[in-house]
Amino acid sequence: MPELPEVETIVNDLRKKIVGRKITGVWFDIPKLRGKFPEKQIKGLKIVDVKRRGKNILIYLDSKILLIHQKMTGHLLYGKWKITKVSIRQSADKSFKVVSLIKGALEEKVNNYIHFILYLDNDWQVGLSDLRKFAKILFGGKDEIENLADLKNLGPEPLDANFKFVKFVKLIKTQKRKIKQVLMDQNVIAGIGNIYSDEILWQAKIHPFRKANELRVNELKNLYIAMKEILIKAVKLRGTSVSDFRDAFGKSGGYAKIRKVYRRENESCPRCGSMIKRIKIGGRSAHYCSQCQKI
DNA sequence: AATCGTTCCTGATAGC
DNA sequence: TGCTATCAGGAACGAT
Repeated sequence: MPELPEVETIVNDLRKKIVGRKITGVWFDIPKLRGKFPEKQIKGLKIVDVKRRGKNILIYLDSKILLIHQKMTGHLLYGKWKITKVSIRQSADKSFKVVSLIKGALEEKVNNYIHFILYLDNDWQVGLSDLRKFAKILFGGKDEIENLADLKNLGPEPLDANFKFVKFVKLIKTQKRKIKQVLMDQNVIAGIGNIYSDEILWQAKIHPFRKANELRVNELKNLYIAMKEILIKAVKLRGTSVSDFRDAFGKSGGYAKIRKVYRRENESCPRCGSMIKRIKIGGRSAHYCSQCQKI
């Protein structure tokens, strides 16, 4: 599941490849998106920049913006695909497709999960692969997109140099929920999800169930430092590929190898040797060391 | 107002 | 072996 480091990796890779390119066409097969990508408006637009905000990818096109949130299994890729088969189910607008990768830097030969393609003027494409179809893609005017709640309500960027400890404390201290949930709340701090919240809490030695407003100052300090350190390290390692994250060229990230607790249930804690546990918080799983992270 | 549960989707896995 | 049931999970939305 792409979080800040994964999205940062994709955005940086993609920027180098597509800025300055013109869009020559658009294709998608998700029925609920019908009418959302008027080719007349998109065709001919020039890609000006690619940015990240939280877990959102923003592709700036002249005065328009394409916003992509990859959610769980979305991969935004730079490659070349050829649509080899498209069949229509009888339920009118429920289309079914098979897309084949024909060439490119990707390892896969066939990708059956491409649901959206931007065609570029250099014969390459930007494709969104998404097994579970949770990903969100929006196209609209610059002002319109920038004013959406998706972006406007987001909390500060954790790696922003202006996001100082004092501000961090202010945000966390006003929350009565469990710290794990607070860290994952995009409107408190943007970009942290299940993987990095677990890793951050482990490094800071804080139990995921602790109430945010009850954390002591030294704990908050540890949490703040862990947040910055872990995210910076993960960006350097090009993200975590525990299940299926891939960068813009289909390659895995390196953070999974050095992760301490996420999806390491029943393994031993790298710090104290105790067994790593897994608990549920509102449908999400949290991984932690019961010895290092006391309630 | 804050918090909880449900929904979206499909491959992997557990259980019989 | 082969089938079915359950699970994973970001964020919007509805319900309490």
